[in-house]
Amino acid sequence: MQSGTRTFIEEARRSQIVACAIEVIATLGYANASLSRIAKLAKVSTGVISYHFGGKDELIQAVVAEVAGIATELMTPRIVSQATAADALRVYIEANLEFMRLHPKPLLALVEIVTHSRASDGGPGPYAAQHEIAIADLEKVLAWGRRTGEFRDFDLRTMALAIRGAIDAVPAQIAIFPDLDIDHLARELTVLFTLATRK
Amino acid sequence: MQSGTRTFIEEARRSQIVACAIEVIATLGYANASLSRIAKLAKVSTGVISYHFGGKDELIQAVVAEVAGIATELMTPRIVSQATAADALRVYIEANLEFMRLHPKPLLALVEIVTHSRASDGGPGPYAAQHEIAIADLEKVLAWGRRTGEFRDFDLRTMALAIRGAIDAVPAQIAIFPDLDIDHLARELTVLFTLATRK
Amino acid sequence: MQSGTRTFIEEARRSQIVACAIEVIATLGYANASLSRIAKLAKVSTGVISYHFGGKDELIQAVVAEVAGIATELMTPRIVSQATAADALRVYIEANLEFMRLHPKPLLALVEIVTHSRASDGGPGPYAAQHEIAIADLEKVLAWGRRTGEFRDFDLRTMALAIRGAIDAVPAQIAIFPDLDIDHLARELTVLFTLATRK
Amino acid sequence: MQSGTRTFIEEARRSQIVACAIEVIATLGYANASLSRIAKLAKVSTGVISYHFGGKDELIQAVVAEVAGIATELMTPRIVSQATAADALRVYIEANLEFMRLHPKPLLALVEIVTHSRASDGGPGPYAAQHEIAIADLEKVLAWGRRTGEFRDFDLRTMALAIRGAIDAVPAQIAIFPDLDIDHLARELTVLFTLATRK
DNA sequence: GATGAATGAGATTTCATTCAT
DNA sequence: TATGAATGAAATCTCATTCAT
Repeated sequence: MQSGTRTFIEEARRSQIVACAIEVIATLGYANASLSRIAKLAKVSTGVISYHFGGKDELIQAVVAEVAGIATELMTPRIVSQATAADALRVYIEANLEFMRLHPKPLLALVEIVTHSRASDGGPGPYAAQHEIAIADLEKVLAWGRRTGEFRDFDLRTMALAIRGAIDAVPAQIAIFPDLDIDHLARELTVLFTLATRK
Repeated sequence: MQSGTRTFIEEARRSQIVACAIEVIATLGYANASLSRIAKLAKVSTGVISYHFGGKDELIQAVVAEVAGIATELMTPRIVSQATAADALRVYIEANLEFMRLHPKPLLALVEIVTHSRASDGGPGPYAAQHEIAIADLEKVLAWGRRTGEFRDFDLRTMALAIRGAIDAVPAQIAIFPDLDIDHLARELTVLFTLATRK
Repeated sequence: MQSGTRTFIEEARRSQIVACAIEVIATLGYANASLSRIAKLAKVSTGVISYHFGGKDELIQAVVAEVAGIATELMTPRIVSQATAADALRVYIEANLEFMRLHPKPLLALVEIVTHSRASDGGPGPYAAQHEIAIADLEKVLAWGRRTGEFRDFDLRTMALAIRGAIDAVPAQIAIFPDLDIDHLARELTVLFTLATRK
Repeated sequence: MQSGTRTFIEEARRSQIVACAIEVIATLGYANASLSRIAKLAKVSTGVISYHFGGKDELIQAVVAEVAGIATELMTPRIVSQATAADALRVYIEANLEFMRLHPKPLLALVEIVTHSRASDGGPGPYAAQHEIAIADLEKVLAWGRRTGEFRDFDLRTMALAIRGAIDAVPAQIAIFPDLDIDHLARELTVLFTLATRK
């Protein structure tokens, strides 16, 4: 169903449910996020979720789209407005971690979903694509720096995996140590990957 | 029960079941790894698993112990025998990725377990400790380099998280792209973190 | 959940399931009363029971509450309206046995639950409290007679245990000998305990 | 298999297992007394129990026979050696409670079995016969007193049920209140039933 | 649109029993 | 005789989904 075809109420319900799904996934983990628990938090019957989303897969997909959308929206402008690729990479890392600091749950939920989801036959799972998109976006920044000669001659994909790997490890740390100093982490990571990428 | 008190047959069965558990977890993912599927692969009834391991938790614990044991055994000597911390770090990364290349499934299973385990109330889960151990081990190598003056003045834990984050991202990539050139990946990562850590 | 917050249909289902649980427990015994059998008699799936009661414990608790409630409601007014404690004791026994004659299964189920419940570590079990309540209620009647001087100087608790022991032995007899003359039994027991308690 | 055809070792094993079964039943309750737990306490494999007893039913039967045998052996002489039926009844109660005080577990186990056992179709269960025997034995004492004119004109079976019901309620009380003053209980019960039976 | 009710599958665990050694 | 290993059934519980109202 296209977004344009939905009524205002329909959209409101969807948003509410997605928000509760984020809360539950971030709090209890992807494996413990059943429709019952999400419905209970939303003070809604489980049937509503199936009604609005067709099924759990679609709800999760909506969560991914929502969070990725917000994240992209918030972060992309800051990144692409930088004058140099090195600045863009630095801001990429800072923006990701700032987002975690400001809205830890959406990003924690997103990482939970993206890293945990697997099809029942073991295949990549329906949300692996999102991860691939994130990697690809990051590769673009790195390719920019390579093109301009700011960055040394590294493998784009490997570097992108390492950067995302480091960033994606953070939410789990936050879950364990809620008082984690994220700004400190951001500074350390920017220095780390600046040194790792510069010529 | 101590290992010494177990029969030869008991040990054989346990090993077989652990091997099947690794296979299933690596292939289908932690969330899809039910006792039924593990038992089916092992061509035994599910009761056998409870008989030999008491329960699922203990089986998973056995998998963790097995793989972590092998990995430590194979990697630690190579790492500690290095003359410099920089070499040790390089070998740490190389050894991890070589292990993935030689035995992709055990390490994929281990990473699945360690990163996915969460208590039903959302708490850290019983295997988070293993991750903490891995981080701590890595911190020791980094601390060594800091002590000898080989490494620059970075935050030990952040650097350890980044390195493990990058390494832990690899199994998922292998699952999606089985033909991944792991040696290439290893070379890139060693260069990356050498530049990131050196003075 | 308060009774008032439940739907009419919800209440009907609960009542039906409780009734089936009583039937099964009374007919097959507490140990043989599985959710499957109760569900089968109710012609619903086992999940329905968990849905309405959360779990087996809660269902059993509901049975206890239901039967104890009915029994108390039917018997207490008759007992307390007596002029003397001796009459009250006589009516206590008569009312209990009449209840057994009119509704043998609920009381048989109650006695099965109350006398058979044990925690898995051998502890008193969650329904032992109900037995204690029954004993305490009986002790009150006995204390009344002691206060008024109608009764001799016996130990309250021992007498209460003996009376309840005698009454609680009846359902099992009914199960074995369905044609048991309960009125005859009631007359004999009232005489017995009248002689045992009077001054 | 007749007792006479069993070897000494065979008998020793059976006794040991029966003793452990008593311990487990008395401690954990009939419902929680699995062969595994009995075997574990006996430091023996579960197969041994099936080997020596054919199955669980036969083991329980052996427990019943053993305890009932001991109890009868210890109590019957004391009872029948009394000069009057009133004394015999008094000694019957005293002997039962003294047995509980000296060897609480065997009798607790016996009562657990006799009162809890039910066939899977809800029928009387294979050990109800033992209860019937106990009732019948008690009826003989009561009949004696009726014959001699010591006792009033009560219904034999009802009185027997009441007495056994009172006695059988004691083990459960001991389980809940281990410090119960059994001698006190015995004195109270003998007075109670003396008054209830005398002319 | 929304709800509560119900289903049926699947998960883990425990149990009595059997069997090869 | 005895053991440890294995089975298969049964039990409880949870889940995603469907459906009548």
